[in-house]
Parts: sequence; C-alpha cells; structure tokens
Amino acid sequence: MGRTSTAKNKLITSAIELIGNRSYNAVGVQELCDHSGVKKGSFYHFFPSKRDLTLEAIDAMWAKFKEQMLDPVFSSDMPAYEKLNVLINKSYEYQISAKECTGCVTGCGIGNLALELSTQDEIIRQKIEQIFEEWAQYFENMIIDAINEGTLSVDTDPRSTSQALLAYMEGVSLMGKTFNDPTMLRRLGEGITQLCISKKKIAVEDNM
Amino acid sequence: MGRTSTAKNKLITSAIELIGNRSYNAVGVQELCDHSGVKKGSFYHFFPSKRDLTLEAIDAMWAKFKEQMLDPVFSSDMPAYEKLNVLINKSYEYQISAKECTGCVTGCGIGNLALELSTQDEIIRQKIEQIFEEWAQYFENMIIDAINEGTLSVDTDPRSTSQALLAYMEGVSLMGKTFNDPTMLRRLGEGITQLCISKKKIAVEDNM
DNA sequence: ATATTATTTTACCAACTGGTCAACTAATAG
DNA sequence: CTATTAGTTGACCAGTTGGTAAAATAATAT
Repeated sequence: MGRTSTAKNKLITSAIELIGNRSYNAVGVQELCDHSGVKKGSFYHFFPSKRDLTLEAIDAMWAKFKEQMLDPVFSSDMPAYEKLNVLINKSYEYQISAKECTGCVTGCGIGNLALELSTQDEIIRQKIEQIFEEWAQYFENMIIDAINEGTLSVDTDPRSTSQALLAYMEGVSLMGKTFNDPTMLRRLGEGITQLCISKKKIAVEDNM
Repeated sequence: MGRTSTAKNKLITSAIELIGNRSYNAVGVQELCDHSGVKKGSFYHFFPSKRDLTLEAIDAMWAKFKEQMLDPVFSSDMPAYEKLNVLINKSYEYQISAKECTGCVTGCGIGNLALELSTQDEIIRQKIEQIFEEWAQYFENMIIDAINEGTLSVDTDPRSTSQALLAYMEGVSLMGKTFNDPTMLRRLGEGITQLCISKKKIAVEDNM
C-alpha cells in the first residue's frame, strides 16, 4: 500500500541530535528538515506539529537510554554500589564523546527538556515525569534488593532514596554541562553512593 | 543631565519574571517590553540585545538569591547540617509560593538558564559557571569550618563535596519542577546531609 | 532662555517562525 | 493496467522575531 519512507525516522534522529545539542526552542522545523533531508511538506505529513515530533523523539531517547545504559547495568548481578559506579562511568564516557563530537557537554537530553518545557507544555512535562518515575524504579528495585540482601539498612526508604539518586544524577549532569567539563561527572559521580549505599550489613545512621 | 528612567530596572525585573517562569527562547523582546510598559526603542536604548539584558538579569537574580537565601543562612552560627536544612526549607517555601502564584514550580532560575543556554552561548555559560563557583564556595567554607570544629571527617574533600551539594540542590530543583511538586524539595532535600554531614566527631567511612 | 543630554516614541525592516495546501509521484493491490 | 494508497514536493501564508533609525520630548546645567 503506497510507498514506504525513512523520513519519519530521520526526523526523529535529527530531533534527538539537534534539540539534544541545543534546545527545543532553539531548533526550528526548517532546520530539522534540512538536517534530515526531508521537505517541510513531508514533515507535516508525519507529524501534526513540532511538538509531536518532540514527543516521539523523547520516547526514542528514553528507549535508547534504557537499552544502552540502564538495562545492561541493572540486569547484571553486581552489588548495588558497583551498579551506581558503572552507571556514572557510562555517563562520563558518553559526555566525553559528546564533547569530542560537538565541543560541548550536552548533559541529559531528557533533563534538559524537562527544565526547558515543564512550565510551558503540560503534556511534555507529564511524559517526562512518567519517564523519571520509570527511571527511579530501576533504582528502587536495586535498593529493595540490597535491603533484602542485608547490604543496605532497613531504614532506607526505597522510593525517596531512588528519587534522590535520580536527582543527583541529573544535578551532576547539569554541573557537567555548565562547566563544560566531562570529568565533573566522574568526580562528583563518585559521591552518589553516599546517598544510600553501604557495604556493611547495616548502615551507620548518624545523621538523624 | 537629561531625564532619568526606571525602564532599565523594569526590564530586568520583567526578564527575571518572564524568562524565569518560561525560558530564554520562549520569551521575546516584544513581550518583555509589553510586560514592563517600555517601548522597544527604549529597550534598545538600554540594552544592545536581548542577550545583554539576560546577562544583567542573571546578575540581578544571583544578587537577590545571595541576599535572601545564602547570606542569611551562611552568616549564621548554626551547625552545618542545620544550615543545609534551612536552605532546603527556604527553597521549598519559595517553590510553594511560585506554584501558588504561577501554577508551576519554576525551579532554579539560574540552573534553568544553565541547561538551556550552556551549549548555545559561551558567555552566558561562563557567567553561570562563575556563579556556581561562588555558590559552591559558601558550601566549601561551611565544610572547612565543620572539619575544623571536628563535626566532619577530615577525609572530606571540601571542594568536591561542595560541588556535590550544589549538584544535588540543582537536581532536586529539577525534579521538583518536572513533577510540578514543591514537596519534592522537602522530601528529597532531607537527603542532602548524607552527601557530607555527620553530627559525630568523625564520620563513619563505610562506603569505600 | 538656551544648549545639552538622556530618554521616549513611532514607524519600520528583513529574516524567520510554525504551519498549510494542492499538485505530483511511486509503490502496491485488485 | 488501473485504482488506490502513501509519500513527496514546492509554493505559499500570516504572524512574529530581533533589531534599527530618526524624530520628539523632558529634564538638567549654564
């Protein structure tokens, strides 16, 4: 039925690249079309609006992120603290290559859009909220496992702690981008374990 | 010599408000002018470009933030962990009122601009980098004091830890904005002390 | 009063924004 | 071989963008 097309995928790929390196509002429909070699008429054949392309681009970013970053790490049988270290290291490597390729630490594509658009587009905000919920779930499962194994204090609140871990990762990405320095991810990333992880049977609770 | 004017200040105030609630690229010169009751010709009498207004708005945001948030807290003689708690609580209160007033948790105005513009405007990136440096300095001084007082382990690296604290604050703001939920600041904010602070003479180092 | 300086106003601009439309072209199904 | 469906193309649009220029207006200094 009719002919087939690669235009849609090319547009999504370009959106991830261009919007990821700059911002939603800094990239126009025309540029998206030029970059992917698609005419504007085709753009609007596949997407009702730039907003809708962005929505699909966010899905694609998240799918890729899970596949390349989260799934490999969290389906392994490393101890929790090592999972976090590996995750941080992968982020570090990613930002290294981003900087080599574009001259800039680009940070977390999803976090960038979250800050730019949360107050402007409720649908996009909700989509990213849902993604963050899912993302934190990886941490939460890890924490619950660690508590059951006895490597983490039973006092640890899995949900709050998982969100704190995500917040810290996003914060570290923000710092890396602001300083345009990938090593920030490694240096600050190390601290992530302090937000929850202990190698002892029961974490020492001395902060009250 | 000539007449005086309030236009410049009105524009800066409007920029903080409008760009703070939305984003740099989502707010145009015309809207800035309308909102502050200044004609466009006057805008360009005082600022060579929208970018330059933003630069001054960032300075004003930072000055206000120091005056209202950082200075009161860090010039007090509270213990370090309480300084952090008060700071978190102030941020929480601020986001509560932002949401009451605009319907949205707006997050950290400086962090928002950092993510939106760091890869697009090197001058703005450098300005925010410098602000973050100064901001972290507040934390660093606090940490050094705490180490000297013996309330914090001598193993603590003041510089990295101070940046980690800032990263966490920014991350928590990002989460609060994304979930449009001010209580996130309070709930996640509590965790900040874990990034460095101990009430015991010497922190238990059990993460290595 | 007048010259000077600072500020305001209005009208304007080219470039670009997201988005539309109708005609055109390929592929497939019958 | 013909319909039908899916995708492509280029011309077009109204509204907006950041920014300009020159004349008009107020305040001050002399």
